Amino acid sequence: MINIMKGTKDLLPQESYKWDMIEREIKEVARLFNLHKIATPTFEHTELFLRGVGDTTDIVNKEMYTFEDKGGRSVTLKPEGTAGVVRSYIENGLSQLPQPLKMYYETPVFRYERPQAGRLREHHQFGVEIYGADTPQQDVEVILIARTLFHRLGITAPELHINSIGCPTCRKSYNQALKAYFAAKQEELCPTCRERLQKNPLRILDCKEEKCAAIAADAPSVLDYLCADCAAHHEGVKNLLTKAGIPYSVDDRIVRGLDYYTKTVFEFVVDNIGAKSTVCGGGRYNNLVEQMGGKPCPAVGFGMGIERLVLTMTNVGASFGEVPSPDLFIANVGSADDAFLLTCALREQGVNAECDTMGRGLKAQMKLSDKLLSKFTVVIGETELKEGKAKVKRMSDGTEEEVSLSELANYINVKKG
RNA sequence: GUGGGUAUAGCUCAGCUGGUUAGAGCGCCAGGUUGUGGCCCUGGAGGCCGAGAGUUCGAAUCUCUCUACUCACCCCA
Repeated sequence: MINIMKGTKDLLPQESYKWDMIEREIKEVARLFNLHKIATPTFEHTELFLRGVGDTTDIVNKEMYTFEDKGGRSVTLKPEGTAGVVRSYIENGLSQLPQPLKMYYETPVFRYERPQAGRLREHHQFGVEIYGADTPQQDVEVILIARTLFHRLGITAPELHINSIGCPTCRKSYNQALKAYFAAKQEELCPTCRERLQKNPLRILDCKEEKCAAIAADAPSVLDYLCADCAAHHEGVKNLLTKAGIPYSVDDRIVRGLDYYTKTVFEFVVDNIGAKSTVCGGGRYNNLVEQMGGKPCPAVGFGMGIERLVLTMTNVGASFGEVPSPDLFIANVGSADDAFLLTCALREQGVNAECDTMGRGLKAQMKLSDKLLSKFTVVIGETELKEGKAKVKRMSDGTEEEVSLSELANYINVKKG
């Protein structure tokens, strides 16, 4: 017996309809917001992620699935969705399409880390990428896309936290302020934070160590160091959110773990999953396209974890829609082939029909029909075949109606509701 | 990478202080006469009791080691 790999999960037939439902809603939201699907490969040159995600991030430093292929190339399974899209945008000249270019993706992503509730080594993300627009409107639209999906999925109260981490210009002065602040208390910081102090002091704000968190609580706020442009943008986003009636809170400690963010960053948080509860995270990354070798192009987007979505929906008792079931079950008495052929014929007429293929007796077939949650059941035997009509039973209340076999398809399509 | 927890049937779990052929509920399959589901009853299939070593006349049960899984931290969706 070979077991499943650590941190991976099977999507089982009893559960898959939940994912189908989420995917339907994703497509509907994409339709409402005019998002077009983009799919990039599951693996890319390692270099893409080194440059795209940022080499001070944990994702790149210790969580990538990197290996050498048979041609000696260094390959990495995508640890997030944005880098590949940026690559594709540049490589395929997508800046020639009408801008802003509004895209979404659904993809598996891979990170080598210790699994826990709501965290896997392979998980799936729904993500949105919008290129070309640098307005607060565009930020708010992206936030609205996520929010709309939450609502359609019955997740009514995700908390929206926003922040701005500025652009390289204002980040420079903020980093200096942070370094100065933390350097004074260097002795009290945890070892990792002492490293962060040199490389990326922003990340100290995110540390959960008690001491570091206490020190970080009084650290200077990014918001006080924004340049005029970034400050105006941040105000614009807040005003528009308010006008749109979207509740939010500003949390100046949000520091996303990917280096590419600029200006707006945001998270949708729920408290149902267990330890961590960010179910959607995103923001603006205005320099990424240029940094990856394209012409400068502003961009915003987010990633949303589908497994976490399912967990959250389950925990808040949201509906996943109807469990798929046959509209009509065709049982037989001593005429299994005829029932089978009738089933096939009905399917050709667009009816979701089912029958027994295990040689069960009539009673067992009825039980099966019941367990499959069939809406109707009909029994086919010698008499029915001869007379060309049969009694169709509605399973919910047991009532029967006589229907001619030639009318069966119509009958079911009309009555199934 | 750090710290805790758990490993017995497909699933949820009983098996007390070591004592013959390892249990229940659910699920699965088949029956409860001749052509009708949900309730009920009967039967069946299905377990190297996570692996290895040790203690013992005897280990699912006690000891040690390993492994897997799980939860939390870091980080992230």
